[in-house]
Amino acid sequence: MKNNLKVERAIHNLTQADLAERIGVSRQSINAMEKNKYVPSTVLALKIAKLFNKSVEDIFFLDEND
Amino acid sequence: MKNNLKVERAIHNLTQADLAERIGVSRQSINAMEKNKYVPSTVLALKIAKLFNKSVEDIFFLDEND
DNA sequence: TTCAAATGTAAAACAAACTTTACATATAGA
DNA sequence: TCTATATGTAAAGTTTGTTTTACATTTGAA
Repeated sequence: MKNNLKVERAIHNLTQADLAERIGVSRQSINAMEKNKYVPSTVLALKIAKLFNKSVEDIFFLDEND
Repeated sequence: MKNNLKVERAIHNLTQADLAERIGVSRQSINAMEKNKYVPSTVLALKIAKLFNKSVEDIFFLDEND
């Protein structure tokens, strides 16, 4: 799975730490998500999408590995 | 988090085992999701939404615990 | 009522998410 | 250049997702 997190953060002018705080996870979790180190839970995806006023599908994408 | 899985399965006339096979997880995982025993990964949510031609938000909902 | 299919559930094991701490590197502004 | 802020990364530990096996219960159709 891939994602748009870095772009969305840029649009909203948020640091990784800002985003982490807003959705209630550690900064390292955000960093790892952006670097595709792991797949977040659906709760996190929903919270992030909500924060950015987009759908989950606008931010997270299935790829050939999925 | 809550979900609509049971309804969507009914609409598409799929058993838990059918759905499990379609998205590549065990039947117990589907059952546990429906019973809100755990939160699936974003990959699973995306796959399920895609299968049902809906958005993740149409099927999975944040609740007061999130 | 009987039988098969579907669902619920549970325990053990393993994999993956996520946290905490800690440090290194990059970047930009004073 | 110096410093503060942001990002990358790593190891160890905890929690949670997910599988496998196995069995009990429900449901519906013959």
